[in-house]
Amino acid sequence: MEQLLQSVKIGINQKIYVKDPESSDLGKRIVERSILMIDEMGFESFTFKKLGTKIGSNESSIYRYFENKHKLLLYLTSWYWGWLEYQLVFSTNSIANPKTKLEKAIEIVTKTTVEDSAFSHINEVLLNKIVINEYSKSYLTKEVDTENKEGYFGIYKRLVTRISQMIKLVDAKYGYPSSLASTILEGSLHQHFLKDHFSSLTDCHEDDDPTKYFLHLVFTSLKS
Amino acid sequence: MEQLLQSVKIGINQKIYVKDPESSDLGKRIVERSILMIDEMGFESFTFKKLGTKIGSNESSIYRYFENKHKLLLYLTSWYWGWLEYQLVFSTNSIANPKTKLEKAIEIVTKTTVEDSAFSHINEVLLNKIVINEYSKSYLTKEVDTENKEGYFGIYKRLVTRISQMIKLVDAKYGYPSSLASTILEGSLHQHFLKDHFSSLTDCHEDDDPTKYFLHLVFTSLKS
DNA sequence: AATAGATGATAGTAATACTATTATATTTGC
DNA sequence: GCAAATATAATAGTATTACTATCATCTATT
Repeated sequence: MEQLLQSVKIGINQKIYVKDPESSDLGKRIVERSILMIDEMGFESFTFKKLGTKIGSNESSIYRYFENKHKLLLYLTSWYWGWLEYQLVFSTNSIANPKTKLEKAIEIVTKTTVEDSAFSHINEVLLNKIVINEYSKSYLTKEVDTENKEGYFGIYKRLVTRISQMIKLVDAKYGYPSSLASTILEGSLHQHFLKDHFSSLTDCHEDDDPTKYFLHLVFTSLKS
Repeated sequence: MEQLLQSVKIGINQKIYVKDPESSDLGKRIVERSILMIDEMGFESFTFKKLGTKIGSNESSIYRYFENKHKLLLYLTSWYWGWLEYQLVFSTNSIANPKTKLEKAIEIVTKTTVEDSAFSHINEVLLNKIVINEYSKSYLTKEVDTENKEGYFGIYKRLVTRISQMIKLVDAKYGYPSSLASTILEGSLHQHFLKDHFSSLTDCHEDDDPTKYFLHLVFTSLKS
């Protein structure tokens, strides 16, 4: 997959950034380092001032790329979902059998992220951890409806819709394809979080357990 | 239920507060008004200073009850889960049949909250909305492991465990009772959120749809 | 009436989340 | 190779937040 991805750029809603961080060296350093820092110190403690110091740049320069840290989080998580979507489409495209296709899709979106060398300045493993720990904060806000209208969650919604479509192909009569698709995505993040912090609240203790859990959950619900 | 609840107090971990807000009039006003304000303006914009102004009290006095607004959120959400747990136990206690019992439990924890007049200063309907919109923020922090050890999430964990036990009684051989229980609780909050803000990502459009969805999900997964 | 305890008022601090302005590099176009 | 445009850096400043500390006052009890 590396070769192919080298020429692929994850397309992110332009309203999320002021200046495209992919367009300059500084922009890439902002993205690269913010991933390391948010993973390390958490989104609340992370500030543009601290980021500026770490990349040997100025706070004011970072504001030329992102209006605020909330927008940066939207950028990072959109990138992640776009990257996942790409893998999903790529890996399932050639599969004709609906059940096999959905199986593969669930596997892709619920598994623990492993290294991907195609995007040199983005650490997908840490980004996956950030999505687990911080994604909810990007939409659990008073501005969610406005931002949704602006299309800030477009990639995520497309991903849910794709999975929902695959569910319908397996069982056209199932009554909750969208709810099930959103449960898989959100629930998977949650199970990974529980695995790391509330192990008594989950049966997922190994990296591949969320996949097994959701495969079982989905295919007992659907009639194929 | 009103009569009985009048003499019941939801027991909350004493480490969450500095002084028990149930012990004074000011304390109750803090709790009462903070629920209205957090619902109205969201947790991020809510501050102790604003709360002080609204209840005609002083910022410094509020700090005598809660160390910070994070602890207040833990208090409010713990209260909610304790209140839900009470309803769950009360309503399922007399049910002998495991399947009927679990059905009732799912109904209780996934339904939209309706008014309860037993706790006069606490608006459970708004508190339910707060839990939907803000609960994740109480544990998606860098301090989660420390706070978990301190027992700050005790009531929630007990609730998940109770549901997990009921699942086991229906199907002792099912491999993911804890994951399924946590999926019901967390997933229900999520479906309610989607219903209000991302309707294209869910099939739950009426108040009782999350209940129907989870009843179907759970009972197709379990062999009874 | 004395006193303990609760609450209120005021002040102060460091950090945050920016905005504005000006200076200095760096790139590019001719 | 130079001027102009653009990008970045430096500095300063603001309102707000999230507190802490101190002291005053009010109230409830012995």
